[in-house]
Amino acid sequence: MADDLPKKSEVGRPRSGTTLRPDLSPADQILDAAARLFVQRGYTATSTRAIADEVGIRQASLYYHFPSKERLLDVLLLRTVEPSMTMAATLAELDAPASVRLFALISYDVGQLVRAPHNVGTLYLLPEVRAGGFERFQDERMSLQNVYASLIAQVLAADGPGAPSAPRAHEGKYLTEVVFALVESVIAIRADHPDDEPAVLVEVVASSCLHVLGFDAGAVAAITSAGHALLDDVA
Amino acid sequence: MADDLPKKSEVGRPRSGTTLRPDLSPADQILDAAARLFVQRGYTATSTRAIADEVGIRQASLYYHFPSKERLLDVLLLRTVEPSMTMAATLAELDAPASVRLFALISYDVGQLVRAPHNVGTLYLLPEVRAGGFERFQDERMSLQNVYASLIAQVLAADGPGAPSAPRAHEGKYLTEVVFALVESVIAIRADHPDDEPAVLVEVVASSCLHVLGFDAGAVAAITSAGHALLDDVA
DNA sequence: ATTATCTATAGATCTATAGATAATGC
DNA sequence: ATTATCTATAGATCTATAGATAATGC
Repeated sequence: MADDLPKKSEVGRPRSGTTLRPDLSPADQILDAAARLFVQRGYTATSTRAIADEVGIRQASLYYHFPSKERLLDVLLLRTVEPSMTMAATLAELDAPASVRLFALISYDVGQLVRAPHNVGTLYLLPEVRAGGFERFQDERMSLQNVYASLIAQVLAADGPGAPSAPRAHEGKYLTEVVFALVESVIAIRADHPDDEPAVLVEVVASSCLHVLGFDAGAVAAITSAGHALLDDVA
Repeated sequence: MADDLPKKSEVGRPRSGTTLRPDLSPADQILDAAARLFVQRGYTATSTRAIADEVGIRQASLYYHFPSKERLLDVLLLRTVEPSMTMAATLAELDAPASVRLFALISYDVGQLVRAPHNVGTLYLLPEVRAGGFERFQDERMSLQNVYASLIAQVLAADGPGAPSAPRAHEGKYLTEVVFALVESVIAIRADHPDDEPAVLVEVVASSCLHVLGFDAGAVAAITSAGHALLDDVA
């Protein structure tokens, strides 16, 4: 019977409720429900009881898998930022032009954010996250921002066809902030427009970033196609 | 004694704590404290007791001024979006080119967001706000988004010197979303970089929006200076 | 008399811990 | 024996209401 669903080994006392996602481990079922609720209602407004109800277990049973509600959010944050960090590290090593590596990183990050289940990028914006704790996540996100800053500095320093003109260069720090914010703004866009085409959104946001940096239409086209090639190489 | 501070009329039973902002009415003192705490910790994570402590009154005394905690947030949201709506209505009537009116509206909105006390724009991003209730605010914000959509449609339809090229026009809906998101992204930028110069941030974001729409450096310069003139006129 | 506060508290949460129990696996 | 759940509950909240009280103003 190779067609059978993966046999759910029934170790432990049976659950009181129905298991909606038997394909996931109990810990992942909890993370999945927590992600959905944290995004929808917020962190503090989501009770451990609400999470447990979604999973089909009793409130106290969560604590067999996680030591605290805070740790749940911590794991979700780290899982979300980690792939972008890996890609940033990879692209930082390559010898393609900075503009092309930047475009590739932006496309990858926006793609991650726009395709992530439950729009978990929203978690970045929770006041409880910005307020304190979650140092590991904050450090990772800061590192990512630094990669952006470095790539953008290289882009603004280089001059090539259709490259940024001098007058805007002294605003480099602000341009970096705007580009990074533009990347993360897809979180808000997706929240407002859940039916947007991911691929189109990625393309529009990534090319918008290049326009913001001062590239003209021709340069954007060239960087875009080189960037896609680079991403295909890496993958 | 014309130099005296405005005499604080001491009607009602005296407070148990110290009044930090005697210049404000009790209701405004409460709104100010609530704004600061809602932004810093989030809505659900802020207790009515914490707000009362900041104001210097007892928790129950809040309810003499506001019927519920929810109503506090509702008032803050409406106060924050209202000035932008007024400006949008004003600019929609004028006969300046759409690109100039759009630039003026963006500059005004970004200026509001970046100079608002306690970065109250952050309240737009609270999950509790997006989740439900606060219909009046949601409607206002949607109307504002529609003004942006209309202006941007006009910009993309018009052709002039340095105007957007045809190939990007079919992405109009997405460009509108990106521009609107870029405007509101100053909320996140300000949260990450509290010491940024407001004037520079406004200028960088507003011109970035024009670049996103496809204007070249020359066109951006022209629109920017006309936009500033228009704003001076209106004010 | 009116106003703006106070004290006290009901009733509904919410997180986390302690200890019991119902499965499987050896 | 081990695992993953369950039941029960302690202790700490939190929002909102009821009714008392200490000022000013007429």
